[in-house]
Amino acid sequence: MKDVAQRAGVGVSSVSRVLSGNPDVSPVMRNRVMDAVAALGYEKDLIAQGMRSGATSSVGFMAVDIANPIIAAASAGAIRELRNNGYSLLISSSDGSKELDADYIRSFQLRRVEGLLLSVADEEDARTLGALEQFRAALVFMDRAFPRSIKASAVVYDHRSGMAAAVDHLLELGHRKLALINGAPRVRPARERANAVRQAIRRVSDASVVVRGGSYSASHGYDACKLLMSSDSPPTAIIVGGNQILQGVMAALVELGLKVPDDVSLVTLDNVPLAEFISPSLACVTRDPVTMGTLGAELVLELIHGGAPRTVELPTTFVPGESCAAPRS
Amino acid sequence: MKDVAQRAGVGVSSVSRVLSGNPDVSPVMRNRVMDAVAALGYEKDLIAQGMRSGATSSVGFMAVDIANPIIAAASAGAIRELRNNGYSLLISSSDGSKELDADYIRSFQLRRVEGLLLSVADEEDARTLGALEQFRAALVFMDRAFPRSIKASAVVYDHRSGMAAAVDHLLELGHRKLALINGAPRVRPARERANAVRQAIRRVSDASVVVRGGSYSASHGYDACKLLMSSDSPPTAIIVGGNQILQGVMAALVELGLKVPDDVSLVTLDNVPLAEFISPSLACVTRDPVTMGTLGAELVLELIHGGAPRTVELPTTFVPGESCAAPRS
DNA sequence: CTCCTGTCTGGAATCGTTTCGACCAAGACT
DNA sequence: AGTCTTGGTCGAAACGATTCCAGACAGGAG
Repeated sequence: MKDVAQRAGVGVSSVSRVLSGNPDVSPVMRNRVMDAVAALGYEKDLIAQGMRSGATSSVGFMAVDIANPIIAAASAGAIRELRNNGYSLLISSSDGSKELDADYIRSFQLRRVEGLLLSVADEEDARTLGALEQFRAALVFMDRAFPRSIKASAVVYDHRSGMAAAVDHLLELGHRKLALINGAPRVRPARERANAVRQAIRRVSDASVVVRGGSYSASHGYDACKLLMSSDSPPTAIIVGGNQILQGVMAALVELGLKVPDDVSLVTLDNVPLAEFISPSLACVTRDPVTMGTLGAELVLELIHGGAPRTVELPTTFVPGESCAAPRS
Repeated sequence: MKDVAQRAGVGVSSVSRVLSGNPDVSPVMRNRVMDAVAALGYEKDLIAQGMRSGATSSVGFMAVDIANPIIAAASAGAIRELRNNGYSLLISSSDGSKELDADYIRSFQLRRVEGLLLSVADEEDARTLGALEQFRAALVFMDRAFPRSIKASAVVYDHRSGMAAAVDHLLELGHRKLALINGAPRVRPARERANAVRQAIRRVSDASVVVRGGSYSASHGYDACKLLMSSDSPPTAIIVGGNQILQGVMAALVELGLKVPDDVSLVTLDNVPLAEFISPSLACVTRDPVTMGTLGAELVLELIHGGAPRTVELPTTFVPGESCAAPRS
């Protein structure tokens, strides 16, 4: 910048004014500076800019597992939206560790991000909450609940309606004993799904559901499924609360020699690619993950520009499939 | 930092020395500084640090589509490895646009990343190459070829061996007319696969293969498959060069009423989750994407610490499946 | 002709670190 | 006793931008 000023024969402050679009600058000055900039191929140093003005033009993104298709799609949406607004994305993945969650929140702070898109591993972890209380930048939660003391926007899914539709469908087919193999109960989506299923089942007096919480992992799905299906009165339909869990459930069913939907009906979550070629086709509750990312990015930009925090809800929908049939009488 | 110095009654430079582990510091000084740091809850400002020392402790990551499972897995691997070394990851996605590729490379430069993990959309694009020539930081390509004038490390897959094994398998089953529905030819993996298939087919004199290049998209898969299968002498086996392409191919086969493997054998790329439950099970050429990320991160750290550029090759392996059978006589 | 107003402009301070050179006291050597 | 080293410390200059403040200059009014 000093070089530009020298070449143009003007002061550095004038160069800065021209480049930041300050109106107090004469046309002749603007031209001389622009010529020098072009001649030297000068470009602003964003680090120095962030140093002085505090605006780093960057936001953070953290979720449990960036390789999860839902999260990956959301991050892609966020990247696109932020890029269109001149922001960069610092990304990280907690691998399900709440310690890393807390560490990363602090680390984002040290990097002076202007905002943070967040999907923590454990909503109730004290260290995480402490780090969030101290966090001084725009905060947007992705499908997570958080105490009112934390001022933040959020984009959440309406898991209840999708789940309710799934349960209704199963009830109408004649199922009376359902099971939900659920993810980690210390995050919003798992809680919402469990509540929705418990509530929907009350519509029919002799229907019941057993909820098996655990983790978003194949091994949890495998164990829970084996346990459920080998009990005295096994469920006739299983709702699977995650695509990782589904892997384990499918493996367990194969091992047990149980056929879908003849022996047990299945509803899963989040359409997987090529699912339409799996036979029987899997009924599932779907949502649009990309929108979660773009919307999250919009909300964080809104906060950065001084807007008030708000929460936006996205729909989930139940898609029927061949994996659901009437139970064997 | 000034506050810490004041509270400890020492100079700011001493605080800096203590905090950066400089050995020229007495134990008593160290203790006083540490106490003050603890009392004030002080933490280093990484922006200012980067400003002064030029070391931003950040590296960039750019690929064509961050939501692609292969890329997402690689990024997860890179994040983990870099985190363990105190680095953060700036991520972006070119959405297949070479213009964005070039822009982003420059933008990473402005942010003063210390390194860049890169998988460009078009290896031959002039603007991209220009941006790379000017790029002044550690550069690691992910499964891309690049001119020798660019000093960079790379992690690449040995697509040839996996593809050769797949072709051998099909030849042994008796197939003589193969097709490869390939991705964009202006990137390394597509070129390598095409070459490997062409070379492997020569083993049997009366065997032939037709290669259909295009893009990594479902629509390309759909179009190419329809065209191939409705020709005078359609192939008896198709090798599919990407998971997006596979979607289109499958859809086309269903529409044409063709059964796998009865009417046509199929080999695909990169096992998809739940693939084991697709019937018939899909034969495929697989690779380990997470290792590409971790290895890429290791290579970039190596370069940052002054190491010499080098290229590492990762294996691909052919996994047989029910989707391959002898051709109908 | 002087004074004032308003528009541009350049210098200098600032952001929070690191690092260089200077300094000083104390012990080791001639 | 005087000088040299050594270990420890400090102040100040840098990194590259932004912004406040004061000065310059032109033009209009009295």
